[in-house]
Amino acid sequence: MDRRQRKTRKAIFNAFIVLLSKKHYNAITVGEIIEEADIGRATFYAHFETKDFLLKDLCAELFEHIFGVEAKQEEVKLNIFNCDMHASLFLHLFKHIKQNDNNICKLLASKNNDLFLEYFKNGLHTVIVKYISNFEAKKPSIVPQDFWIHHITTTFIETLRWWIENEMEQSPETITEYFLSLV
Amino acid sequence: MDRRQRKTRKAIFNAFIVLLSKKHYNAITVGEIIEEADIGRATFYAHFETKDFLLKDLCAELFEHIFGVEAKQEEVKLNIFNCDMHASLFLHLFKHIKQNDNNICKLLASKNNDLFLEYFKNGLHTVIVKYISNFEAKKPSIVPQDFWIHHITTTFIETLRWWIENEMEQSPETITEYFLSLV
DNA sequence: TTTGTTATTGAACAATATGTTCTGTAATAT
DNA sequence: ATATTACAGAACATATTGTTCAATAACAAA
Repeated sequence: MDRRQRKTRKAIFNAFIVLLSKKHYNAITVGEIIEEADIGRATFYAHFETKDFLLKDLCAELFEHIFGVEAKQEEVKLNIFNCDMHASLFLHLFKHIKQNDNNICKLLASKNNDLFLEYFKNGLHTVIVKYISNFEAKKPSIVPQDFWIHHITTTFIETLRWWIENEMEQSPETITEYFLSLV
Repeated sequence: MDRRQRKTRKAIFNAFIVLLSKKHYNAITVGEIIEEADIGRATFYAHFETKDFLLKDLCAELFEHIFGVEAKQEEVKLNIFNCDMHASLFLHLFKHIKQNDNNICKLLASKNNDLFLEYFKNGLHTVIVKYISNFEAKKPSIVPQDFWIHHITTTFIETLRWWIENEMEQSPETITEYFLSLV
């Protein structure tokens, strides 16, 4: 990819995240993104069809970073935590999110972010399906499998939300304990 | 309130719900609401400052109907279900929502509805706080009280969402069983 | 360095949406 | 019956969207 394209794309993503941490997704205009990113109007539309596609692409990058990379690191970590593998996965996710190197928190805390939440749930869902066997034992016998997976996924996200609302006072280890005690 | 005002208000609410079941909240314009409700432009703005306030007022009415009335009926129902009071509360909510007399389902299933979700959570939260003592026994000892309440609230909502996504195939009794087995 | 390609700029543009203001008319309450 | 209030509908200024185009700058490869 052309260096200019990379620069522009990055500038737009950064501007978008800055604005998302200030105001609702709905309230953000393309004009504001352009001004914040300091690029031309036509340039924005050369990169993204609409604001929704911008969010979609931003999520794709973030989640590839989180879930893609995590999945690989997980393979390695298995050697260390092989006694309690699924615990280490979630602990790792919580730690990764706490260090906030890619603005997940801002997006999770922002309003009108359910498009983002949808993408986040999809990524998480894939990971959880991979490790569902570790949760079989705890599943109440009467509930269907997909209901149980849905529950684990949303409980993780809502745990995360609660954590962020509480300014992440608790350690990732504590939050992981909380989360695992629920499912 | 003037009869004309009531009529207009109702027409706007109905039009809004019809549109919400067809397309995303973000994609709905005031112009469309006006056309669907068959009222004048100035009339809309005499009633609602913005689209967001319209949603807010709509939610207030719906939840007053659900949680307000439910809370009172609950007092009565206690006589019938007094052996398992909290179970009857949630069963009652699921039943009420299934009969869909006030379009909660359309709103829960619609996209870009997190403003609605926020109001729904608030209403539900209040009800659950009232009955939290019934869940104390099941609370894992390590988690804080407000975390536990947050979890019950969101689990209810996500159970509801899963149910709606599955076209509500299960009976309210079954869903209540599922829900209670989680918390 | 030179050359052909490609991204960016900035302005201009039509189309659409928002929210306000106004006047005449009709419904309402007492 | 009368004074009050809500409504219709048009006109309006303003803001946002998404497109187009010609000029310019940055790029990759020779």
